[in-house]
Amino acid sequence: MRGNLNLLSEMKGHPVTAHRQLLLHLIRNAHDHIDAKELYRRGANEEESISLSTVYRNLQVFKKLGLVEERRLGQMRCYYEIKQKPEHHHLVCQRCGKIVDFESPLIRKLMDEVQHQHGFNVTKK
Amino acid sequence: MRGNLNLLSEMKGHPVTAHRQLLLHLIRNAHDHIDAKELYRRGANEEESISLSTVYRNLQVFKKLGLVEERRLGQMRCYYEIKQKPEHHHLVCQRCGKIVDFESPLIRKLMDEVQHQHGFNVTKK
DNA sequence: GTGAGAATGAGAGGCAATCTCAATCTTCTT
DNA sequence: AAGAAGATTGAGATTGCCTCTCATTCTCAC
Ligand SMILES: [Mn+2]
Ligand SMILES: [Mn+2]
Ligand SMILES: [Zn+2]
Ligand SMILES: [Zn+2]
Repeated sequence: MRGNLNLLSEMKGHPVTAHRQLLLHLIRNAHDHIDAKELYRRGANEEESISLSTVYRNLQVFKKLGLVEERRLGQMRCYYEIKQKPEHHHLVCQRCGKIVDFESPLIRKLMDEVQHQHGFNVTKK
Repeated sequence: MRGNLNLLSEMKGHPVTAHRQLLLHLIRNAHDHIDAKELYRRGANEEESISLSTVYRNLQVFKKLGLVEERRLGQMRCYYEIKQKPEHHHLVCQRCGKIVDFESPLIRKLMDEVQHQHGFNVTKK
């Protein structure tokens, strides 16, 4: 169930460890935005426990491999989610922290405007 | 020069201390986005030295009074600038950290769209 | 000038994230 | 299938930004 065969090719040369399988499983089954501490908490409930270092380290690896996207939402921590094909952005409630996915054609127009006016290639936010 | 008479009314009941005059002076003369540590460093060069606690505390006060705006740019720290009349946004270079002010009518259209589609009143970013 | 109440400094504390390094695991080579 | 090279892991130390605590000092209305 969790032993994903595709994972081997997705990891592009990086060793496929039990921890990495567990972490990707947890992120894929989160079905929303999840932070490192919560991943650590959920990982601790599984048969293989996991350290916080490993969570942080592998989130960086997944990010680099293009499997996961890091979202710098709210004030303090980063949230993570499986990388989606159509790019999207986020609304964060200042009161309760609720995160809502957001899409609009205006975003692309805005990014084009930034590119033309300032030469910036927009990658975040 | 630094002893600003308007400041008394701007502070709306909060005591006008030498530290607050110095901090507002430093922010106003920075002419760009400045962080707490840099304010502390520049404050230490003046006749009155200043503690990091006082920098952070007063930035919160200035923010609350509407004199200064807090910008959560980059990864780690907040930057501060004098509150501008026409709202603006920012571009941050991922390589060197350079911050560029940015304005566009598309921003307002986007904020309106968010308001209508999701009921969010956009306040940041 | 006095006094009530607010601001300050120095250091402790909080929290997310990174780093260190010895022990363990993966994978490649025989 | 065993061995070896190289990558990963855990635990705890460390960093960086920021807030909190509280005894002392300052501000301002009277
Ligand atoms: Mn999302
Ligand atoms: Mn600005
Ligand atoms: Zn909410
Ligand atoms: Zn740059």
